[in-house]
Amino acid sequence: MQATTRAPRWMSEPVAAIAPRFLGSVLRSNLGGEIVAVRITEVEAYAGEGEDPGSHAFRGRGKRNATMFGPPGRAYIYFTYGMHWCSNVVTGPEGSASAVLLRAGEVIEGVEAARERRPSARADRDLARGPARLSLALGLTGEYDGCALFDPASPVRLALPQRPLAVHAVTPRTGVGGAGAATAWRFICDHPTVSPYRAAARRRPTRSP
DNA sequence: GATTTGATTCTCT
DNA sequence: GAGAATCAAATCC
Repeated sequence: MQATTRAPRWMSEPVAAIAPRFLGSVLRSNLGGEIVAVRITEVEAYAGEGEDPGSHAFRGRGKRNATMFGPPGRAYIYFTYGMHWCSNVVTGPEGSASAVLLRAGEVIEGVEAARERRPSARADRDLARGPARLSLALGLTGEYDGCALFDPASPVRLALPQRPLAVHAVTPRTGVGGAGAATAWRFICDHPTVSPYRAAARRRPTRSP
């Protein structure tokens, strides 16, 4: 049997339609022999250039989001807030620049290693509860941006579930404001690792004189 | 060239 | 519940 090195065909369908199919998938990193695996329980869909004001790709290709414009099945990992990394799976046909943000999951393998990377996590369910936490628990940084998730030789791999986990709720996306807030593209499972919802934070509500 | 903001998290109150 | 931490890229003039 040939190993699957390419993304399945359905990953080229519209991102909002396929995002729920990532629920229950397992993202596994093998960094220097340390293996951590996370079962995904929360995702968000981000569409491409000109379509989705909440997406990094909305204003076109840039240095940071170049991976989004590549072929599906790659990891798009970006740096934000000066200290955090967030992990996505590129979907859609090459050039469409849509992606699914992996927001939270349950560590099912390598709990010890994940705890070492996330010393501030009080409970195991907090290890990968939130996009930056998930990336940190897996040890993912910009170094792994562009990794082919379906390549057996890749240090970061994604295993798709035979049957996705049931979608418990669909909500607007966390931290996305403006027109992008109108689209309910956040898909969550009924699971304690799902991150708490926060509406788009309004920065500087008071600009004092 | 300077300024602003961000698909966040942690800690303290 | 609020504020700080901290840096790259995008935006504005």
